[in-house]
Order: sequence, then C-alpha cells, then structure tokens
Amino acid sequence: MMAMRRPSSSVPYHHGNLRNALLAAARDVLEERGPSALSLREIARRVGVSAPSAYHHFPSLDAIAVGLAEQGAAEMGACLTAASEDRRRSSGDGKSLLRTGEAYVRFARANPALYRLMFGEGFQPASKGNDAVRDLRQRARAMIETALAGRLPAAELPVAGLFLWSVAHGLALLIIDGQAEPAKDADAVVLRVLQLGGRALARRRR
Amino acid sequence: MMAMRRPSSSVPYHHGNLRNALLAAARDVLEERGPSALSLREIARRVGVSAPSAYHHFPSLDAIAVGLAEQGAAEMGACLTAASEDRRRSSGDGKSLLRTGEAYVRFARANPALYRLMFGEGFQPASKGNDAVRDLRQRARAMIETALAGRLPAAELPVAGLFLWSVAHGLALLIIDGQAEPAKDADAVVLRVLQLGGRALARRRR
DNA sequence: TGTACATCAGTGAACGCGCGTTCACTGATGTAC
DNA sequence: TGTACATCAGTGAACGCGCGTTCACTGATGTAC
Repeated sequence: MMAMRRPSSSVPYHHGNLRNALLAAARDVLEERGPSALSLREIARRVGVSAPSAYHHFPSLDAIAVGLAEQGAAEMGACLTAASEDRRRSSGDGKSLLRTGEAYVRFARANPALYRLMFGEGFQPASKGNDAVRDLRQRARAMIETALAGRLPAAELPVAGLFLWSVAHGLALLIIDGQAEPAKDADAVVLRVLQLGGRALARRRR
Repeated sequence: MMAMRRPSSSVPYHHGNLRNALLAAARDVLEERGPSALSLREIARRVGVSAPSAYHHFPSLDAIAVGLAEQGAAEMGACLTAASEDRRRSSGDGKSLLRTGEAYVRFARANPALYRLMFGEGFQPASKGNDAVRDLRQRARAMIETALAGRLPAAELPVAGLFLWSVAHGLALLIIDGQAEPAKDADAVVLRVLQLGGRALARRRR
C-alpha cells in the first residue's frame, strides 16, 4: 500500500507537505473570501490539520500572507516575462508592450485577490516590505520603460511609464471589482483600452 | 452658561449630535488605521461614549460604513461637479475634462481610505449596493462621456470613457498606496499623466 | 408657573464568538550502533 | 537485521483578546395639563 521512497519531493510520509498545503489553502481562502478572512485557523481547517501545526512551517499568520505575496510575485513575473518575450515568436516587435499589458490584466483577472494583496488595498503590509514584490514592481516598470526607450525622449520615460502602469492597474481593478461594465467581451475591451494607452505615446506625425 | 435654544441644528442638549460625531470619528479611524480597524467599539471610544449608544443611531456597524460611503459620495460628487463647471469661469472649454480628472485624483489623495471604501478593495459591501455610490459612479461616467461626445463617434464613447476612468483610478491608487514615486511635485506629475490620457483621444490630425 | 409623565438617548454588565498564539504532550520517522 | 534513541511534525487544551450585539437600567428632555 505504501509507495516506494522517492528522492525528496514525494508524497510525504509523516502527514504531508504541510507548508505547501497551507499556502494553497491560504490562497483559496484569499480568493474565495477576501483578505480579511485570511485566518490561520481557517487555513488549517481547510487542510484538515490542527491550527498549531502551522507554526512548524510559518512563524505567524503574517508570514503566510508574505508567502502568498512572494508566490504571486513569482507567478506574475513569469507571465509578464513570457508575454514580453513573445515578440520574438510572432510578428513585429511593436506589439510587445501591448501583449505585456494584456498579460498584466489577465493575471489580475485570474487572481484578483492575490493581485490586490500585492498591489492594492493600501499596499498591504504583506507586500509593502517584501523583496519579491518590490522586484516585481521594478521589473514591470523596467519592461515598460525599456519598450518605450526607442520612441520617447529619456526625460519623458518616467511619466510615460507611470501613465501606462496607471492604465493597466486602473483597468484591472475596475474589472476585478465589477465596477466596469459586465464582462461580456471583456478581452476585446481590455485590448482596446490598452491600445488607447499606446496611442497616447505614439510619435506625433506632425 | 447655557446657550439659548436654537432652531434645531444647534449644539445638542442631551449629550451630543451623536450620529454625526460617530460618523466623524469613524472617518478618522478609517483614514488613520484602515478599513479593518473600523470597529464600533473603537468609534464609540473616540467619541467618549459607550458602545451600545451607537445603536440608537445606526442599526449596525455596517450601517456606519454605509453612512461613510454616502458621505464620501456626496463630497466627491460636489468636487467633481465644481471642477467640471469651472470651465465657464476660465479659458476654453477643452480643459473641463482635464480639470475634472485633477479633481478626481485630488479627492482620492485627500481621502484615500474613503476613496478606497467607495471604489476599491473588492468594491466593498458598504459601497456595492449603495445608491449614492452607484449614482456617483454613473455621474462620473456621464461627465466623461458628455465631455467626449463632441470629439468622438458615439460608438467609441464607452471604451474611451473606461480608458479615462482607468487612468484616473489607477493613477489615484498608485499614488495613494505609495507605489508610484515619492510625492514630490506630485501635482505636476498627475497633470502630465492625465494630459497623456487626453492625448490618446485627440482627433488625429491625419 | 408647577407637576406628572412619556419619550428617548445614554449606561454597565453580560453573552457568545473566532481569533492568534503558547504549552506540554504524543507518536511517527530516520539514524547510530 | 534489530534495537535505542534523537528528531521533528503533529495534537488537544488553554490563554487572553477585542469584537458586535443584547439586555435591563437610568436619567435627562420636552410635553400635557
């Protein structure tokens, strides 16, 4: 009945790979019931384990939130990088920024509470001082500014970058929060809004 | 020592104009310590009154949050209207939308937690079903679309409106949350970002 | 003007709740001999 | 291969906390006569 011993990342013996199970449950709670429902007892309950057992893996509830933010930063970073590198595969390189913007909004829509944990709600304690989240933010800024570097004078880059980030951030949150129109054809609307953002930065023809 | 009786909106006899005092204290708590710290006991403590006394004025803690959202909607609505009507006093009418945008971001920066209560954080229960907040949102959309109606084909209005709202909303939140650059010259940066938004919708010269 | 009374805004005590965290423990795992 | 033991991941019971809300009350206000 028992599987053979496998290297190290195997189905666990003692009780489980509790650390990861706790993070996964925490993420479920976060997305289902929001950040204020993120409680250690609720997380443990979902995993089917007693609450104190979590202390063998995290020093506190806050540390679990930090873990979520780090996980989110890694995932979102991968999505953005993949999207921005997509230009090499497909047509021209002018679309790279637009694709990255779409990926940004797509990630936020797919993981609304996690996105808010990293980038919203008063810039949560869990994210505020976190290196992974700070890196993600800087990386996103850098992607934007690099993509724009060819088209704009250097002096305009910071404001232009903030502008594009505002469009993506604002759009993502309005959709996530259901404040924008109901989501029919949402992808098309996102695309058109982001295209308008790009148009603001288009080189003036005269 | 006692003031003469005044019509009805006077300094109160019994103990105070508790309803307003509670709302004011709630607003302080909200801005100082965030929405999760909004507790009935803390609010009553600040007013210097026992917690149960609040029940003579609000049926529940949630009702206080709703009251705050309504108050915020009224104030913000007045700010936006004032800004949009300003065009009649000053130069051309092309700037009306820009001024409204500035007023929008200015209100959010002056009342960050209240803004988030109305427009952010998963579109809070306190605001979600609230008529005053819904009206504010619709009024803001209408202002944008009316201002744009002269410049764009009707079919483009919804997307253009969502675009401008995204810029203002995203910019406001990035600044509020301290995710954008530190606030030196913040007003100037806001202006430039909003101008970029307008540029996206400028009639193409050719 | 003075008294009796209804109204209503306040009070302190108490309820039950879920929370984060600590504690002393138990029992399984993996290791040394 | 078998036994003794250290390690470590789990447990249940308990702590103290602040919370929203209910209750029966008190005391001031304003009104009717």
